[in-house]
Amino acid sequence: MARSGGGVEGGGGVLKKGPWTQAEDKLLVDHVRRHGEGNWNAVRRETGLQRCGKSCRLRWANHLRPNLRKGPFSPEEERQILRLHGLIGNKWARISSHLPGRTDNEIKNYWNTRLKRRQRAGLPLYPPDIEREIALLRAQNVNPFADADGNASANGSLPPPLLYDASNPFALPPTVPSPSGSASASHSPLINQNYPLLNQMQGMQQVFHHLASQQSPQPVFHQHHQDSGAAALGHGGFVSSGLPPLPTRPQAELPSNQFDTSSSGSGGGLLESLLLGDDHLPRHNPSMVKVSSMPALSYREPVSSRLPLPVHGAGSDSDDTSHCCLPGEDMHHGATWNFTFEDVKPMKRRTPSEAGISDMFGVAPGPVPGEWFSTCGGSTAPSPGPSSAVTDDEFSLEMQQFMSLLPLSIDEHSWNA
DNA sequence: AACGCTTACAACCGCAGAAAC
DNA sequence: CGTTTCTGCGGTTGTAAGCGT
Repeated sequence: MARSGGGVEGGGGVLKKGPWTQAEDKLLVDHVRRHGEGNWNAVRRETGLQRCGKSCRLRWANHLRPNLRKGPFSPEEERQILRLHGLIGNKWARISSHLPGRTDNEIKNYWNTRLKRRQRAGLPLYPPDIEREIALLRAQNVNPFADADGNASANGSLPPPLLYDASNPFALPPTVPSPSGSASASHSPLINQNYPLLNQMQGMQQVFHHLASQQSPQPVFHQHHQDSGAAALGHGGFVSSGLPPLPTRPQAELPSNQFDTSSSGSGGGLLESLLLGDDHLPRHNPSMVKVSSMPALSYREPVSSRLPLPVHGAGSDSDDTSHCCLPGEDMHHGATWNFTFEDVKPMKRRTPSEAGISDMFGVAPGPVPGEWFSTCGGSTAPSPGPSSAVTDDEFSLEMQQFMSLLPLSIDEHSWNA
């Protein structure tokens, strides 16, 4: 894994490159313990570590900081990655902000590996149910790319990665019939201009309202959802046209796995939150929530292709596939849908330095019981803290319940039209 | 056992935006 | 207000380990 291990000439001598040693890790960890994160270029000055600031930051963010969750992705994490990638594309930092303890680099590596594997196999990237979730949420007329003023951000100029992939066999059809025969007018100029396909889908919103009122005698979301941003979820938990304003704070650059918890819980906007079942209320001490152990995994497999259960997760996502096709079953083409879980391979290798890092913190690899370096230069002021680690499991579950209400019949018509 | 291919992962690079000067 | 420095992000590369032949 080691690179050449050579060095480059830095200001204070030869900067080392290549893999980090335990001694280097310890220097960096000690430095951060004393001074907190940031000012990475000072690390070399103050510790003598022959690494550039960028390298220090990367090492810290990806390997040394507490609350990192190592190991294979759980099925629910994979689904979240798929959802978010379908929604926002290669925005690894934003995606990782929804996966507590996961780094952007980790997700990026996962995706690239998956991408290569699936492309080689000639398989589509997204499972149909994920595409559906994204498409339907988009159809709620929420613009996740709007900035504080509701204008299209730079991201907004990007085409939705999922819905416009003409090569994607699961891409939406050119027309989506609305039950009333006409799509409702959009309230979002951006969506109108840039996402014509979404415009066509907006008529579905009316159906959702109708069906929700019929099918959901009790609210799908907990009270705190209804009280807040998701209050716009209309009767029965569906988003109505009376959407709450999108997060209005300008998007501050946040480190990987750190996200703005003061507004929507992420910088990604309402749709992103909805997609994940996130709410829009500040949570108690959100910046310091610790990663708990991975929920137990219970995954229903097709009998014909039973695979060993992934050993890494366990979970609250037992209903994860309840509202969609089973893995291995392609609802659209009748072909085998080789979805995420078949892709999951057991972790075979461990980072060589992992044991050393664990020793450094005195903890076992994996979810780190959340001790954080709250002292910064001896003060007791809260440090910037670890990357926010908010488990969205319960919200994801609610999101799944929400999606489960979507009638497949209409859904299927929409896709097969 | 040797070889080649694939996978997983760590780390580097270039670029861009924000902050500091 | 221009320049420099710092920081973060996304893309890419290199390599060890696993696996099949």
